[in-house]
Amino acid sequence: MNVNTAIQKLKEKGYKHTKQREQILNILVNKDHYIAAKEIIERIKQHFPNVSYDTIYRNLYLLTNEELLEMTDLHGEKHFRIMCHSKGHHHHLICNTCGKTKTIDFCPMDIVDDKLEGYQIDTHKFEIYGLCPQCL
Amino acid sequence: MNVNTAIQKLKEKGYKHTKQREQILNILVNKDHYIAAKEIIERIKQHFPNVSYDTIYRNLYLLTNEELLEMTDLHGEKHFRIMCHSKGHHHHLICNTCGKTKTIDFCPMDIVDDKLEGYQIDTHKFEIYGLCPQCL
DNA sequence: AGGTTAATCGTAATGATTACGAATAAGGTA
DNA sequence: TACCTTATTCGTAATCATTACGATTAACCT
Repeated sequence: MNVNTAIQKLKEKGYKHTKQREQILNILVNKDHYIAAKEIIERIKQHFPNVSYDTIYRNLYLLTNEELLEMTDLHGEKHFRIMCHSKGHHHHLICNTCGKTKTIDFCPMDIVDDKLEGYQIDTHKFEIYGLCPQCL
Repeated sequence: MNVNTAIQKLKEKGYKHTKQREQILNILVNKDHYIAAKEIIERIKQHFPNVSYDTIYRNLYLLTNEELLEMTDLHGEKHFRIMCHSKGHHHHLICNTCGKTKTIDFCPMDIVDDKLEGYQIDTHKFEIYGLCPQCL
């Protein structure tokens, strides 16, 4: 997934191509790390000093809804990374220090055989936290 | 786990027996639900109108550290429930509406066989979200 | 009953996120 | 190119859960 492809997908849905939105994608593309919203804001401000919180959060959520980004909560703050499409639905091992992710090649929902009758299952979350080789 | 047992455990560690702390336990004991900190505060205020946030959050974290409570983030807010000791380490199916939990009888970490060499694994999170029979 | 120390209260600060009206810019069309 | 429509941004303030801390109080030991 590169920036131009992402922008093309958005255009097909009627979303406009803005410099700020492109810059968010530029920051996240080609990275296998989760990055805090706060850090994304700082990085965007280097290019657009007057960018507003509204713009960044709105775009982060828009891109997440369009499945161009993945979002997760790490120690109470929202973090984002570019969607890795290669393997479809998947889970991550996430480095507590740098946010680097390693894809986990299985989903526990394929194995759960508890009696969940009577419940409606909507979503699930499975994440492993630790330290990556570089941060060790 | 009843309130007296919990208080006894705390006493052995040098923690004092306070009415506010006991009330927090009273609210959570015998419930298989996650309850938001906000709701716990409201309930405590019915008995102690002048209770401070400091007292409640400090106690919730203390009780969590002492493994008398379990804590999780649900839609960005901290929720707590009494620890269910019966099965040791376990995971939950959590109702999005009422916070009711159903214990899941397996842990995905027992099955992960991805090559995680080079990584140090600290913790993990596995939760299923949905609707319980009562809320359906 | 006195002394030590944990615990609470009262209140304010923090900090991430959300909200919104006015202004601007993107993209299509004539 | 000029115009028009609408999404998008900016500027700024509000919200809201959580955290912080000095002064006071209450638990508990002897």
